[in-house]
Amino acid sequence: MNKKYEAQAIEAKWQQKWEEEKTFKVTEDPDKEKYYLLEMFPYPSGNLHMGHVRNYSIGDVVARFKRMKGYNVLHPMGWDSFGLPAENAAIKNQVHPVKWTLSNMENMRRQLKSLGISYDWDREVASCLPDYYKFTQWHFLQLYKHGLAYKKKAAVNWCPSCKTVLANEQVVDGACERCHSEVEKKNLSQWFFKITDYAQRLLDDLDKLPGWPSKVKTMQENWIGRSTGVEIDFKLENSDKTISVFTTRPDTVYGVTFMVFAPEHPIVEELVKGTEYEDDVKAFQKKMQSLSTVDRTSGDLEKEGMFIGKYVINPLNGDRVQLWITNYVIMDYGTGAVMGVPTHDQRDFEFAKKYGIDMKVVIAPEDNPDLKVEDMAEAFVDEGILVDSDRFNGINNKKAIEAIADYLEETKLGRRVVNFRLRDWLISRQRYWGAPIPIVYCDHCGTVPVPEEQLPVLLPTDVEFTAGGDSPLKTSESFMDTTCPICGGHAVREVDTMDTFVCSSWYFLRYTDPKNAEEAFNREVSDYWMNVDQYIGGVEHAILHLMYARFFQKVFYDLGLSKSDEPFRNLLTQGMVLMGGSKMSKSLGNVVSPEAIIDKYGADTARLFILFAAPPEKDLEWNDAAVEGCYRFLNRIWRLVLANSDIEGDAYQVSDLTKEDKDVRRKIHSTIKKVSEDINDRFNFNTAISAIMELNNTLVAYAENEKKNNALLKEGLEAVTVLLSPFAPHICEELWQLTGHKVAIVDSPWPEYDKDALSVDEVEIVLQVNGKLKGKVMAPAGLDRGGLEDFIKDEDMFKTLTDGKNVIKIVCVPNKLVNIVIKG
RNA sequence: GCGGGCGUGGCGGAAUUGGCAGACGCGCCGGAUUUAGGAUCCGGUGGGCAACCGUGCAGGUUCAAGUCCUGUCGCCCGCACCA
Repeated sequence: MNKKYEAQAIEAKWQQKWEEEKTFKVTEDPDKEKYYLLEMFPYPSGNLHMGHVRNYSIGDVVARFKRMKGYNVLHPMGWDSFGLPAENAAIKNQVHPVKWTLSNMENMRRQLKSLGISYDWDREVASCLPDYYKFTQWHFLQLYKHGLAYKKKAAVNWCPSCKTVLANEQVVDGACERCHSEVEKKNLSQWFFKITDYAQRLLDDLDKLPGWPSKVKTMQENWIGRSTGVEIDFKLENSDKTISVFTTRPDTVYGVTFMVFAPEHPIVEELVKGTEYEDDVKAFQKKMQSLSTVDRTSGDLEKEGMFIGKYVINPLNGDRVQLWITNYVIMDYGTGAVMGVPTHDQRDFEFAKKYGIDMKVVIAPEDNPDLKVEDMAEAFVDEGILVDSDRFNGINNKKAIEAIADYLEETKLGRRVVNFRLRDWLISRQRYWGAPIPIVYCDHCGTVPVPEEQLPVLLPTDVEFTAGGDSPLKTSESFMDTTCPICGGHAVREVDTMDTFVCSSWYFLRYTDPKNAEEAFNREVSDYWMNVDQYIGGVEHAILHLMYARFFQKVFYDLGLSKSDEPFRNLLTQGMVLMGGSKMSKSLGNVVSPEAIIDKYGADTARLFILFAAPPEKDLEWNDAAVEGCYRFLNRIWRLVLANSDIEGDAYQVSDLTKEDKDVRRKIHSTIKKVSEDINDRFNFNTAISAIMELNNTLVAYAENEKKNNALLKEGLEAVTVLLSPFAPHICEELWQLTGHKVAIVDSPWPEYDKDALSVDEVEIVLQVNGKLKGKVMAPAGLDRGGLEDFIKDEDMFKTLTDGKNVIKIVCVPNKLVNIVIKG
């Protein structure tokens, strides 16, 4: 057969067939082992980029492979379709966000289909549609009901450009992670989810996730930031009040010479009220407030502070301790107050030096028991022995941490506590394009949750998109004015919408039961599919999305909605697609459009390149010439298979095969083994593809062989086509059909390798002298150590190499190598 | 500062358990075919004339090290005045 490889025509043909026949539609089937494969759903920005192509190509190889392996594969796709860009587009172009979003979805759906990814499109979800966000709101109500959603006034992160508050996780280096504007602090009343209640479990259960990259687990660990220490109560001088501080170093407590508060600590105002310090303190607070978050939290910031005129008493030694305020203490960690031990903490050291505060050594190095303050150029923070610490003198400081903690608990002067860096999740957004928070404020009854049967709280359409700082929902009278579900009196609606990360924290469960109008997801159905067996996406979601989704899943588990307390069993974080060493971006002008590549070479080439150029978790450099190379490879396969499409021969007897035939047969079966293992165990698609290329090279040569065995060649051609099909599904399906197969490749079983075909009669033995390669010798396969040594001693090459030499030792590794150790 | 990762030809990368370094592909060189170009096919391609030398650098363990250990340099990522 002589036919040109026309990628676009072939791809359109098979994509249409898959769509019409709903090839990838799945339903729960208790008789089949399920496999839930999920790629992170995209934000419908308008166009697919190469990062998407990479993400979904990786997923599709696994999905198609598992399907051929006989699994009941759930492979869904949808849209994370609430969010700011839609609203910005609305302001800029006077298009309603829903219109903008839906048309983007349509375009990207078309682009995804042109890649030939094996999705069950009947399960498509879009988080911006009422049938979805109805349940996002329902989840909010469950959290509210169980005390996990609450409203409080707090200093929150405000992005002046996006005109909304941000969660801590969305602030990167003091700037908005979206638009990179400097984030301001604002005192606002906002809704939070109590993720801190789950801090310990979110931390502990990372151990349940051996299939996650340790990098991601470490990042989450750091973000949760558990630290153990003690809270110590210091009595305020001439008062009944006590002030508690958190410390991880109770062993230094005898060295406390001052105490510092965060400037915004509420007690400060109380302490200085009516004193000579009041005005200065207020000025200092104002100055700190005007600092941006970036400057405020930067480690290089000059330490500043002031004495506020009061003292506390050290509960252990009765020392009188000055009270200060400073810029280096953070209000929302620990108690917002810190004990100052300049000799054994570098920050306190710098602060005390600057302001001339007393210092007192309480830990000395073992080799210098008389350490003097005057000799110190920096704080002594290494291990040492306690001095000047009363009953604890002479104890190693590591042991003293426990001893002093015990003593504090016995005397009720303090207690062991655990602190987390993790803060509650701020979910209010002063924006339109999100799920409305289902809460009303009644003139009489106060904060009232919307009854479940009244969901969804629909987004109104009569809204003005003049971004002002308040939610645009406030401009809709029809939305705002409502009645109280309890008393029927006048009430107004909550005008903030939810952070879009709320929507994406449960979408993987919705896929299991996407059409359910009564429930977010049916327990029985979702239990069949959960957990997600393999989740694939960018590492940029390591903290935000992956932490929030874990939190939600744990809540669902606790509320009896799901059997699982972790959502994603295995996680693969793919690398970025780079061009010229940096991430493809419009501003850098280094974007390669997937559509252009598909138009030029076809989807199979695009997929093949992106999978071949680098292992999935590494960054990938785009290379036009290498794309061309992949296209050439597909053409070579095409020509090879079609050139031999009419060969005769159905079966062969292994005993009839020549040595050369057997080598080809071994190559076929070792390739089946390698490709299967590379896909299934290691996600090493690049080496799987290179193995297929090798097999192709072998078969090209074998096809030219006059004495070839036709049935064997046919076996090889079928193997190469099937093995390549998860990577380049369209061309393989076409070749399969052109070579007379009635059942499509997608419905064919994945091949099993024949163990016997891998066996060899003879092996090449590497001959080394003192570890250096000297030559190679053929030997019978399967010789043990002794047998190999006997065999090699009869070889001429051995005799030449050892002639007249002092042979100390011969190391034999069966089937591999012989190393002759020679001295002198 | 703390935590994690990575350094291999001109390039992307391979070497799965300590056992032939550089698979596969790109690029490059030469040849065939072609009026020419493209496409295709064949051969070559780490360095060195060679002995040999080669996986960031310096040591170590081992019969044998890209792989293990110690130190060091460089790059990337995460967290960071978190008490």
